[in-house]
Amino acid sequence: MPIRAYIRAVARAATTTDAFNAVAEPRRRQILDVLAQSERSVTSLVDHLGLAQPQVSKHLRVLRAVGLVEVTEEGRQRLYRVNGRPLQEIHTWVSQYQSMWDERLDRVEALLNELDVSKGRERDG
Amino acid sequence: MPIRAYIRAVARAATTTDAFNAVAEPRRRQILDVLAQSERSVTSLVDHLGLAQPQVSKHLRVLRAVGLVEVTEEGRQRLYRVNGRPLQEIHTWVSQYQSMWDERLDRVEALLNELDVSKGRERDG
DNA sequence: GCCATGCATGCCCATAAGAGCATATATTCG
DNA sequence: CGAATATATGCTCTTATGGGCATGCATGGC
Repeated sequence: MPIRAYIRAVARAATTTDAFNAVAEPRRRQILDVLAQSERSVTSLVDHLGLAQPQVSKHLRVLRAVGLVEVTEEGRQRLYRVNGRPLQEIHTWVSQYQSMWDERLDRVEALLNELDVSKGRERDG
Repeated sequence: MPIRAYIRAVARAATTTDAFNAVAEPRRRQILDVLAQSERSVTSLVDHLGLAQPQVSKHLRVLRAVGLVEVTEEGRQRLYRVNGRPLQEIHTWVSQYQSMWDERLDRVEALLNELDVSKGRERDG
């Protein structure tokens, strides 16, 4: 009996796996950008984005799954707002490569060190 | 005749669409992390990562497609190296949300403004 | 109670994924 | 030339995606 039977074939990771996968979809980034300005109801998002309501709800579901948005029930509306924290993982990872395109980084970093503004920074390899 | 016939059904965007999609896959981030330390051949990557060679080649293909790695043919080897530039788009987008988790940002920003370091005075040197 | 409004779900479709495995295409060596 | 090494491709299989569209389920107004 091949163990294969138990192995769940994994295609691409689910969009709900983490922030990386969730924000790979441009519409979801767009939704976050809109919500970043102000809390909004689904309908308000629909009007603002010109997408179909079900699509918006589905995208919001994904964003909720990874913690990028939070909801408040307000009567029959649901007010969505952004929680940027899950993006920190992305930021941390990407920042490691920042020196590859931003030459000013070195100067800024030197400055930060000098002024001791960046307390918990670890530059480990 | 419905125009639908021409519409290409788009499921999830291709991994080769942009950096966002390309790095959503953890193995590809891993590959970039390894290559960030030093240029490497495919076989070297395979040994280092413990992945199957075809998989590695395929991931590299995706990374190449979005410009995140570059290749040099060296005999029968191909030496891959990272090009971080395509990550800038991600960094820019994510950074907009940075204040949502990093309180120190305000201080740093104020500092930069005050010292006028972020002006890029010597950028075109 | 009844209907409208606001959202969430369900279903269908076409597509592309990533892993495993086999194989094709160089290139170097004897 | 033939064998071995280094990579890239091809194929199968299973699965999740995102859009379109219909519908389910609350909540609020009258």
